[in-house]
Amino acid sequence: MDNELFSMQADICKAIAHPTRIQILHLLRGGERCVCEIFPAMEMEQPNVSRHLALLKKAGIISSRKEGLKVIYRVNDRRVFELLDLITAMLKEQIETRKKILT
Amino acid sequence: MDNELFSMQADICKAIAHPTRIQILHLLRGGERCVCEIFPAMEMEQPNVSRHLALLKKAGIISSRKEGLKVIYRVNDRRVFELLDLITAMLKEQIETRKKILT
DNA sequence: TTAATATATAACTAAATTATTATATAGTTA
DNA sequence: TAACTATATAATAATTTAGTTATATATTAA
Repeated sequence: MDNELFSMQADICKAIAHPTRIQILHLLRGGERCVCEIFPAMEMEQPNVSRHLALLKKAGIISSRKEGLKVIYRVNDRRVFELLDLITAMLKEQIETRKKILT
Repeated sequence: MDNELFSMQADICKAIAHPTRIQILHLLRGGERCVCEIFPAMEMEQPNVSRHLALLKKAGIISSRKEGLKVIYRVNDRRVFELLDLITAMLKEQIETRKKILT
């Protein structure tokens, strides 16, 4: 049944659908990053960032490995960046459309 | 500031992130559709579907026009389908990865 | 103008998501 | 082993989202 697909697609989308998590992905775009680099870069409480990281991980979008005390996260599939770029392109198109309406 | 971009990206993503709304987009993939075609195709209450349509419209993902009593919806930017296809590709990759782990 | 039809909105309840604070765990160093 | 550091988890409260039922609006037809 397609319904199961829609549900799985929604789960991926939901996992991404938060400004904090999108910012995390943005930080991981340049390669893997330690939690100790991630949360100071975004002016958020550490437990809050940890929870968002756990959520992205549960959705299979990122993975982690330990290195001593540190935990290092990375994106599993770089297509997630294509996805974010597509959204940006859609947003730009929306602006263009509104511009035209106002002429 | 990038934060505003992350927020806007999240808003688009959130609007898509629901099985019902993904199913609606799926139905609109073949072209515009009347509400009277949409909600019977998905075995849902009409007011519920209307609310999801309104949400997608508010996010700028779909638009509508009236034709007599009927209201016909269409997707504004077909890139939303590329986006859904990307998510499907990511899901397939996830399955492949798990497969390999189990060998 | 009244009745009928298609769709949208309101009001309400239930469920899910988020941020915060406190605390727990795992690994390291003294 | 004790103290320390980095990260994760738990508990809670606040907010948001979703589904349902009832009702409102807009358009057409009688």
